[in-house]
Amino acid sequence: MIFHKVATKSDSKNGDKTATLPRKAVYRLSIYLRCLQTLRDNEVETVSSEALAKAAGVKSTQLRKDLGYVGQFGTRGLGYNVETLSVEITKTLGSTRLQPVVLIGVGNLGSALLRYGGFQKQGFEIVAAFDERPETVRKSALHGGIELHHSDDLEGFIQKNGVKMAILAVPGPAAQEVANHIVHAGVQAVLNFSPTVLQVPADVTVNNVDLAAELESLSYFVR
Amino acid sequence: MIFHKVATKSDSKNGDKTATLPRKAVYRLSIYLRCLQTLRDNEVETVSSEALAKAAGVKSTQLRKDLGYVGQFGTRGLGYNVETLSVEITKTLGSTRLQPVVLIGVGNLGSALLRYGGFQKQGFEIVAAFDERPETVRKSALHGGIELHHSDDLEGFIQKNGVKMAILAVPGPAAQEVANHIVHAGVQAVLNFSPTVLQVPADVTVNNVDLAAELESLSYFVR
DNA sequence: AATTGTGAATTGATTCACAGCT
DNA sequence: AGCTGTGAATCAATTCACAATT
Repeated sequence: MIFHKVATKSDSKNGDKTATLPRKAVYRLSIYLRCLQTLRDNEVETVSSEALAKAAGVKSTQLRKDLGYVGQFGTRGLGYNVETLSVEITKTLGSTRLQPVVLIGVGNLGSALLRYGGFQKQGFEIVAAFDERPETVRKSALHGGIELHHSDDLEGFIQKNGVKMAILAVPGPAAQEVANHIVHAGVQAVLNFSPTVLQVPADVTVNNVDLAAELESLSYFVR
Repeated sequence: MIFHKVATKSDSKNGDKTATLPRKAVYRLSIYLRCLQTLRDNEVETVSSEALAKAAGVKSTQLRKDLGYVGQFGTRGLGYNVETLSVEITKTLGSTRLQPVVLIGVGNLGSALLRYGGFQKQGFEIVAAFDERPETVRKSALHGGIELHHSDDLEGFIQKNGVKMAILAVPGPAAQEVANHIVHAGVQAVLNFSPTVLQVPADVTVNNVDLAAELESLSYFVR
């Protein structure tokens, strides 16, 4: 009934995007998708909102509400077809095609992300990695033929290849400057691991993963 | 006025903890703390809610509301004393002392976290690392004398040392089992990097960092 | 009988607006 | 005059409750 407009607001920059669909719902949809993947692998054909919600760690009403944003694909009394639902969520989240992503900053964290592999499985391809000093990066960090470039080539590469997403794993102080460059070159979405609040135009989305803050806020809960 | 009770609810397990203080506020407080740190380093003595909020990437009213949970330390017409405010937030977030933390799973991601260093700076100390096959872990991953143990020693270590926090960086399928063990041994807070929804008792807090979901949900915003 | 889909109700978080200090 | 502190208002997200469908 409602469609594709994302509410401004959430934990990071998001200046009124393209759709009405709460950012949190977007995030959860991608979790549902992974759960569905597992079900598919196990050749399960249908699943109820109850069961899928359990797997995803949410309430079934929440799941149904979220799916409501995507459309109506359930069969009452029966549940959802795993295949259909996967396809539909994938459509909504955009693209079955592999999204090209660049990784910037191949230090400890960056190189781990390169080897991590989890991204590729989810439909992303890290097409190139950039570092200020590529010569100091250990070869072993590179994987499956990912090219390592000097940061100077960043803007050119992004433009030439129409890259729209970047993972930022540079040290804090460098982050804003890098962000300026890549945004200028056309990047629209940034996954930021540096503990820096990035200033970006309203049409660029940033998701922050602040590891230190995660840990620190957790510590509040231990007695 | 209100104090130290955290609202149940948020993006991960949190079964009615010890305080009333929105989980999101806790998270932001730890960001404010880092901004204050920087100000301290630059020998700034006072800061207004306006300025600090800007640095932290939030609205000044939000900052003031958050600080309201902690207490009243501002001077009207002037702002906050950087030093005092740091101390008070630190108090609320608990402990100036170093929190001991164990890291479980020394694969790509785990070893990067070990070398990352950002945790230590924020008052955490990774006191030991555990892996199923410690012999396969490259020495270079270890740092500053962190001991590497076999996973079998996990429970014993946690109990003996009274460790309350753990970082979980094991492959998805293993995560739940490890979680059971460490919770049994006394861990109360888990930073979970595996893409698994952990089932834990209500008095254990889990923060999930789901890298693939972060990236995937971002991709929704690129056109 | 089971399970979806969704308005209405509720709960929670954010922002406003302004009184009250310094 | 400037800036904090906060109740009230708003806005967003979640959950309830139940009608509709298979």
